Amino acid sequence: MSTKSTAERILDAALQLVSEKGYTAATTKAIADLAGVNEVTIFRHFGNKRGILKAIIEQFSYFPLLQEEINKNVTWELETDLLNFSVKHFNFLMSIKDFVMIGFKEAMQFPEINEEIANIPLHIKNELIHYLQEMHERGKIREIDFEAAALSLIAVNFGHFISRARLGTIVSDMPTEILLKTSISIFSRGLAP
Amino acid sequence: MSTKSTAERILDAALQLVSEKGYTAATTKAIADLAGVNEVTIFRHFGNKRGILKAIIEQFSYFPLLQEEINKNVTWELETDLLNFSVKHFNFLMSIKDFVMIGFKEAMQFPEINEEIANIPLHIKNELIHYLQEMHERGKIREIDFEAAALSLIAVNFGHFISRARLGTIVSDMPTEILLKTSISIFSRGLAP
DNA sequence: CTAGCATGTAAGTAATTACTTGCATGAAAG
DNA sequence: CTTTCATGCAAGTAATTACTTACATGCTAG
Repeated sequence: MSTKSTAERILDAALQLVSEKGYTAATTKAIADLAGVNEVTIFRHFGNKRGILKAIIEQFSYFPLLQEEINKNVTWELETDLLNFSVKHFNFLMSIKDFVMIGFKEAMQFPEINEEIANIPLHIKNELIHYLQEMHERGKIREIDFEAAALSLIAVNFGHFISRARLGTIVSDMPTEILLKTSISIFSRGLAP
Repeated sequence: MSTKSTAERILDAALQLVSEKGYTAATTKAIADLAGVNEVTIFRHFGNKRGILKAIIEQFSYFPLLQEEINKNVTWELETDLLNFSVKHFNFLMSIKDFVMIGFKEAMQFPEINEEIANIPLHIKNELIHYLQEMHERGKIREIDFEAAALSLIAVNFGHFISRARLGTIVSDMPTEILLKTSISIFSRGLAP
């Protein structure tokens, strides 16, 4: 027996199926079967099918951003800090992978998802800009467009994440750690004065 | 009147609708309406609904990769070449944006799409590795893991592409040119000896 | 023990969807 | 002019889907 509540099991099943097949193709019957509950139970809990997705979106909108986590452990040593951020960012994206995938598939039917997902890079961008500015003032990085630099770093991490999450090792079987490490090595050297 | 053939109009409509809503939610009736043809015409041309997607996939599998284009205009001046590549790569992705989006949504139902899409970074990676090796031999870049470096560059471009294609200017309204230029500035400086 | 609450079961309904068939029409080609 | 071919139109079908209603069952709290 699962220790999770009925509602949780339904949400888990829906998250999985919708992220795999998309909202329309994930039928309420299939969700009920995977959750191990009767189909009517879904409607008693969430009213209608959209209600399931709304609950999932709410669940993730309270998801703790990695924001605070990033600011911890700042050493003001460029490569160390950036690698630390990069690994955390990557792992964070992996932890909400299914939700990100739903975001890709259901942006039209559920615009709220897109907003929720867009918030992530937006917040991270601002944190990074702050960090880079401070580092510049400390004379540790050269004069550069901080926003563009922040966006670049986010883009690398996101690119690696998508590649791994969607294509696995087809493009490269290189361990993620080495990939991130090399990326950050290049990136931090590119920022150095 | 459109100058395109009936089959082409159907494929265009299907590409648009499936990339927006996903395969299941894009009904044959909606595709027919958008294409301005009768629903039966779809089945006469493509047999069944899957036939439409198969035709779309075939269409894109003959799509000229940007591979040859990249090798043109090589100046063996690092930043110039990488920026040139980056812009071409980005524009290429934008030109097949709808197809990429379908790839994200229908990987489960149509595994062929994923293979087709994975081929793109795979080919580009090999081209880039070659270029970086040659540049290393010419003493223009430092000793580094060339595969990881190539993957990093591809990841940045892909990240920027996804950000623009999916989120528009929500994350940043910075012009794409400046974004790419700064990214390449950092990246090429990070590779320099 | 009992009252309430969550869930299962059974049955059904209205709408939608992919797909078929038969026939009419109009344009192009021989 | 006539045949052929692509398409439109009308009607229908079997399956699926989201969702409802009514009733039975079992667990838990008072």
